[in-house]
Amino acid sequence: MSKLPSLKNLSYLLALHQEQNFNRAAAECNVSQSTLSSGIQNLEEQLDCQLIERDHKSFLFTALGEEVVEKARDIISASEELLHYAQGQGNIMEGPLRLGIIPTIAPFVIGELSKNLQDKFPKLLLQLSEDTTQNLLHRLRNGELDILLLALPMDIQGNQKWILGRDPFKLVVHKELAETVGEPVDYDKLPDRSIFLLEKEHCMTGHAVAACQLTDSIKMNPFTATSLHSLVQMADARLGATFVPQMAIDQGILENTDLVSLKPTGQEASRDIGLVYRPTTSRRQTFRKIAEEIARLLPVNTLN
Amino acid sequence: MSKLPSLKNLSYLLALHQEQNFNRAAAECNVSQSTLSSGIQNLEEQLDCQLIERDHKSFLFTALGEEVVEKARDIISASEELLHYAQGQGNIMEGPLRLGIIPTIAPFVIGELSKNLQDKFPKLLLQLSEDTTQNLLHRLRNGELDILLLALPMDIQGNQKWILGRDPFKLVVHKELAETVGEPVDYDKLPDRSIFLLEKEHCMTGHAVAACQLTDSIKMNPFTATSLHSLVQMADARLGATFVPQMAIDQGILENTDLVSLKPTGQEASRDIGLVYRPTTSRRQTFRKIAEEIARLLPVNTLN
DNA sequence: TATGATAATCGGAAATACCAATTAAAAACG
DNA sequence: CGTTTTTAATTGGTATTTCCGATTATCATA
Repeated sequence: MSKLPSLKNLSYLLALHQEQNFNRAAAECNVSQSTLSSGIQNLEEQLDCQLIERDHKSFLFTALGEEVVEKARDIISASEELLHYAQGQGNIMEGPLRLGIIPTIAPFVIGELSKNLQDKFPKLLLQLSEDTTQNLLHRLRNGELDILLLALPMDIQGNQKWILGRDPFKLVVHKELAETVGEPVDYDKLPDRSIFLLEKEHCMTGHAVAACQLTDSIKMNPFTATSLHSLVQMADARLGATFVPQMAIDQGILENTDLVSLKPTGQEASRDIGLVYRPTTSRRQTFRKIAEEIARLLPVNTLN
Repeated sequence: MSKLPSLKNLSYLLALHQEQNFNRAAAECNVSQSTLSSGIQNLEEQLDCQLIERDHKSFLFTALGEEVVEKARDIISASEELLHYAQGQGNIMEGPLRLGIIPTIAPFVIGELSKNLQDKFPKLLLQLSEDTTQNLLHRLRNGELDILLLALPMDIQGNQKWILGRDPFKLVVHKELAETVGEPVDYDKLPDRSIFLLEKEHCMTGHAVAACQLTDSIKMNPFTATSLHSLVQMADARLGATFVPQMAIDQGILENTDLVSLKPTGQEASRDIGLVYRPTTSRRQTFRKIAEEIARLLPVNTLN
């Protein structure tokens, strides 16, 4: 049996993949460039394959190299987890937990969530990161994040998920418009171009349109906002209507406005809220406890 | 950040856990006893925790030590998989695959299966192992096996599974008894103690009794056989009736006998056949292809 | 053509991994 | 009760590995 690759060399490979430059990667690993260089060569020898194509100045990861990087990432993070686990004397709710959340969920759960986690698991070090679904998924693959709180359905690319609950959508309009629109909402009663939505990077746009049966209609305004709070402000200024998730309303996003929320068309006009993690993780138990904490904060808890 | 534990030391720990003796573990690892001893101490220092309790002669793994062993196993096998994967130039259907199968499935699929796998994936090195469900699950945890082909439902202890298909049960009786029993079978028409089953280590016993609605009745004979082939011989000698899975009949287990197979009582009198693997595996893709191959051989294929 | 950036190579120094031998302690044996 | 055996830890010395700084080779570009 040939010798196993060393974790050190695997971590050199990861750094090189991230930095795409031997000098920077070496600095990242706190070793000299020559050390990293020979570490990579060493690795290629042990694995008996070419990981990077060198063209006498720069280099490129081979297809196989890319795949080895993927697997190496899992191994390195499993080792880091083992280290933390042991150093924390086996307490699974200890040490850093890097949680990514999309912007249409984050502001409505992180306050309560971090308070609750702080109380129950004081040694847990929650590190939050707010970003779009696509970026979060990328960072999950990278090993930069441990778990993601996303809105579903969504292509989660080979990762695994738990559905924690449901979050109904509401149509929010100025109170003076409420009567003309009716409930459940009749979109025909709204003026053309009077529905404002978020930029299409935000998955909520698609989810709301689909769940509320608002097939790409003339009712939508081509202007797109970058945050729910902007949308609410626009609606309050009588520029039009918009969709807002229940969890935002529960958090008081409509307070101090003249807006009312109406039940939109559609049987189950809602998005699912799910927790997404790498299939290769060894921290399912930890994540499960986090899942339970988050589920309790959702408008409709459907976990298990 | 403290330094990651070395794979070498982790493998020392695994060997020690397996052998429960420093000398034998050292021999296993091809190093001296002193090397292994200091390797373990080194590891404890790095992880900053006690992995084994020493009582001046023997030792005992601490609870934390046992858990570290579990995690270390995942890391070591992921590393071995990376090594094989790279050395095989990224061919996921290459190298050793250790498959465990229960005795009431094995003889009826391994012939066809190994032929098909040999044809499609000539570089795959299939290593079969026949054992009871409980032993197989234990060996899966150990890292001694990669995947298991089991009959379900069954407690698979934190592992993951795919249901590949269904395997109906048939009641097998001597042809001279067939008419009196009728179809679907009326157990009351059978003499007391005339149904023979396997030893209770075999999960098929429980599955057949449950699926065929034969609640622990006086019809069962207290003698238990150790193989399906014995049961068939007993039935053929007119000692009584027995349950046989469809896959065994398809393979001709009733040829050259005077037995006939009858549909037993029970809507869906069948067992599920499933493939079970560790949740932390990094070889899902490989296993999936194996799953597809096996599913094609089953009486009823329900994979996806 | 010079300059700068890059990755590979080389030689020596530092760290480490390893072994054989020994020690220490307890268990097994006569 | 003393001797032998078994077991893990310790020690000291050697071999190996790892790492760095300096140098080289190659290319882009100024």
